[in-house]
Amino acid sequence: METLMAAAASRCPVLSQASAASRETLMRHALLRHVERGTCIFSHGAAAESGYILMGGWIKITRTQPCGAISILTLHAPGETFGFADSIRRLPRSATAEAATDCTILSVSARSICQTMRSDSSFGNAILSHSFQQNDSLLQQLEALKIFSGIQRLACFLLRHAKPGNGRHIVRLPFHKHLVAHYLGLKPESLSRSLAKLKEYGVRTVPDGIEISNPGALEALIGETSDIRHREIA
Amino acid sequence: METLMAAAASRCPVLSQASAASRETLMRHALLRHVERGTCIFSHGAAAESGYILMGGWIKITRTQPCGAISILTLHAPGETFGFADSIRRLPRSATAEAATDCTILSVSARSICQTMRSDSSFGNAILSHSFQQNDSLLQQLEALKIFSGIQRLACFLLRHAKPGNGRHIVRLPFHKHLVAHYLGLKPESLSRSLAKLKEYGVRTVPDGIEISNPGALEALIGETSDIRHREIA
DNA sequence: CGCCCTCTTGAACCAGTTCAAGCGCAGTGG
DNA sequence: CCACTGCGCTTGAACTGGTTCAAGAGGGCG
Repeated sequence: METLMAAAASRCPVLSQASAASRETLMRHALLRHVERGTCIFSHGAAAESGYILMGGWIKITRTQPCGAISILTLHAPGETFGFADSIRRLPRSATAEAATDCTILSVSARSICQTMRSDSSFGNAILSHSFQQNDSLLQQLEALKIFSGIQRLACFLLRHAKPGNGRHIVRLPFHKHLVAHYLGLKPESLSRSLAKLKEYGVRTVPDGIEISNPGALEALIGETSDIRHREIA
Repeated sequence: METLMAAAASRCPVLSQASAASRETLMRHALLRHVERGTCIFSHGAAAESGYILMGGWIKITRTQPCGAISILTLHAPGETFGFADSIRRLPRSATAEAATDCTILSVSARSICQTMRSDSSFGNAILSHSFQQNDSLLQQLEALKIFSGIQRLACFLLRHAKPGNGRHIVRLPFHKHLVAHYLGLKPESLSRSLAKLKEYGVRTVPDGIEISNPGALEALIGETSDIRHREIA
């Protein structure tokens, strides 16, 4: 158990920047949990009592409109953290977190986070730089939504998640395509069609995921934007 | 001049949370500038040497793809800050900042920001909470892009920027509609058409901006999302 | 006045949605 | 063992929101 915690600490970019002493403090009040797919970790509007570190699996962060429409804001991979901002500010949850796959998560109490931030300035810096990074990835998503078409966004997504595996690049999708579609701002049907179109670019659906035989082609696809008209805007 | 600086400090949510002493330090190396519309404050890839506090006017933050397509990531109103993240991290600029109108800006050297962060923990907290807020607004933008139509996004934008002026709500648009369109992820023509459609909802273009006679109607428009199908997703 | 620039309008077009049907597969129960 | 059912995914056809390209209206300015 203790070793697992240590492993957590070294994997997580936030924790790894904290001093050994503060890691110790944080871990004393941390809780390791396994949850299965679909489990709600916290929900929009609830009181924020913990920050979470994702050890395994994928988490989706969503928000639901009064009318019932759901938007998927972010997806988190192992090693990433989520739910820190709310708990540090002690505000109600600004969104809902749900396990997109079976997950292993480490929850750290808000109180110990705040305490550690006060006592260990390097931990504070880690939190800040983490927030900046989150910001960057949101900006990237925004950019993609504003100027790329659905197919281009899909190509981006595939390239970003591709792991080079013996020669070819493979994207493992441990969760439903539903989820990917919504994350990309598409309907499932459109995603399916987009994937079909990407066959010409060397993208094939294989048993254990999606295979990319020619990453260069995808990059070229992203590069060519139809919207050349607005090179210059006031 | 000094009084103007003081005014700056009290207006800006980041500075106002800093101690008097750190404000003093920051202001000693601050520089007040007036720039006219179209001036580039900093550009993507350049070294980040300052954070900026916007005293008057509007700033747009953009990013340009290799192919020449430009996306407008954020718009900043008076009182807001921009360019802090890059300068604190000492990374190259992650985007370009340009004056969308004539602007008055206060630039604070990266060095004095970092110095102050080290000496005054409440300033560090202010920066952190600022980053969190930025995060929130990006999430809101993302959400809007993923589930709202262009007209709904426009309605959101109008409501958010409406100032109640003697009975009726008025949105002052000091900059080109071009800019608003791109910010909303639309083409100028589409924005124009959307505005035309919003006439039925009590939105009129008046000499000094856009008038909203019935905010409730706009809220209702945002509330009704066609995409009810996906109330429940895995 | 004529020129430039912003914004609007119109008509054809395209990406993505909607609704509906069909496929393949796992789980269930006869 | 095979039919039955439910679910995720794909495919097809009609439709819609937004884009594209082109033309025109209005306003400020030399």
